[in-house]
Amino acid sequence: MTQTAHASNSPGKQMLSEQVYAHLRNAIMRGDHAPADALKPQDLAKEHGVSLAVVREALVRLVGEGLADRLPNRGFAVPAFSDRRWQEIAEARRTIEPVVLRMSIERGDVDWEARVRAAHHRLARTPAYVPEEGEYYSSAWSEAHRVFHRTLLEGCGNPVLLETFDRMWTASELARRWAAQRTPDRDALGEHRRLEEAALARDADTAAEVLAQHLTLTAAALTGCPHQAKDA
Amino acid sequence: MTQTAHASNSPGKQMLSEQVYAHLRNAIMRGDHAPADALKPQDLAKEHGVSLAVVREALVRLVGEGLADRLPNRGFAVPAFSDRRWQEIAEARRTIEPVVLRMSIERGDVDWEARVRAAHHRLARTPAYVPEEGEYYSSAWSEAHRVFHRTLLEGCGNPVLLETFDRMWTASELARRWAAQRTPDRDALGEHRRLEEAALARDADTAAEVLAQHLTLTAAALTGCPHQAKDA
DNA sequence: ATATCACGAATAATCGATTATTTGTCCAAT
DNA sequence: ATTGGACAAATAATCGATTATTCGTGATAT
Repeated sequence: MTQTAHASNSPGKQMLSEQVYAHLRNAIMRGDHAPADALKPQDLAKEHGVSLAVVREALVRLVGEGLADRLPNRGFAVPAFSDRRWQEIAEARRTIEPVVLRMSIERGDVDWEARVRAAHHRLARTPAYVPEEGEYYSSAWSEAHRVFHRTLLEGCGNPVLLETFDRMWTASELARRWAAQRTPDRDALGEHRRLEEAALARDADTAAEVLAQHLTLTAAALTGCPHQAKDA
Repeated sequence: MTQTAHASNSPGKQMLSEQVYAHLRNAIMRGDHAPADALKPQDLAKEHGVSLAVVREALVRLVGEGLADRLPNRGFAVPAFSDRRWQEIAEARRTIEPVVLRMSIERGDVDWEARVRAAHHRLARTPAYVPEEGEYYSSAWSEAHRVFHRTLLEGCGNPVLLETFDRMWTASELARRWAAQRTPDRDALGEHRRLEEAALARDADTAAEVLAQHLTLTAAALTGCPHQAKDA
């Protein structure tokens, strides 16, 4: 089939490995594969109608991002997060994000303020659950949630710090996917609103405090859940 | 030549891609390739006596680590750090590392103290420059330097935070490789000693302050140097 | 009955060759 | 002289097949 895999749309001129990478990434984040499941290049190659090389490249990239494990000579697998691992990620976020938030609040300009408002508005108006998408957060809400948190930090103006946030967020969401049950007793709405208010009021102390609290609650909500694997 | 590339030693039973990856990584960090130089899979494959696939895998991993750039359909290249990029990395380190150091000082146990002492001893006794290795820091000193800084933070006990440190250190060293001239007017010895003392005295405030200062001086020493590329 | 080893299927890792894209060059047209 | 376009390398991306390793199975020896 060579290169002609873009049967339908017009701009579809991407590297195959990129497409497969994006697809696999979504699948893993969405939980299509169970933790510790093997990711067999052959099967994936067949599914996507591509050669081993492109699947392999996608998998190697995933490993670099922490979205797949590599067992030398034994292939690739979906990472099996332990409870400990999850706590470590949460702690790292609690350690770093409040500091970056302070920097963001100190430096953010009017454009940043506007984007924070916009992101919060979208988040507040997006339903966290929809019946069609199973028992988990809707993908629209998850994305709005990510964008809100990221936007809050973007005022810092430092891409390196934002990359760090991105990495930790990804790890966090992956762990959450296999841990989080609905926790209806959680006032996420209110927490986000207070976060927005403090940020826009340039109240760095309060904002950092609320964020730390927010992350602590998130961590607490996810301990001792099913699907947990033993530590490596 | 198939697999039989391990002609000499006994345990040498690693994936080819791993070997090539390690080799390439060292070469880039050592500055064997100039910034923005193309990393041509074909040439590299010939040099290492392997196929394109393994070189490609190594390059993809490097890209994930920020040690190579990828230009879609135009191959791989050594990253060309701009002055701005360097400043961003330095700022990120100043933002994060003091916080982690505080955590480390609060939590580190006796074993950690011992390892800090050992790491500092090794660093202090390793010559920063040797005539044989050109005008740059000796590789032994660079490694001792990394180990000292990392050991200082390892008391925090959080692998996620340490991974973050590792990433930033790598980026930092790569940028430094192309920026740093010898700065003989820099009292690195003294700074490291004060860092060790404050850490072992469990004086988190002083230690964090000294570290921030240390990183600020490092950043200042590297601005406006040659080899700089324009911003992307 | 249990442990050990040979064998074979499954799959990981690598290779050599093919297809696509970019890039440089030469020539014609303005 | 400069712009635009056809061609021809060079090289990136992908493929299909080959080699190597692991893992399960069953025969054999204790």
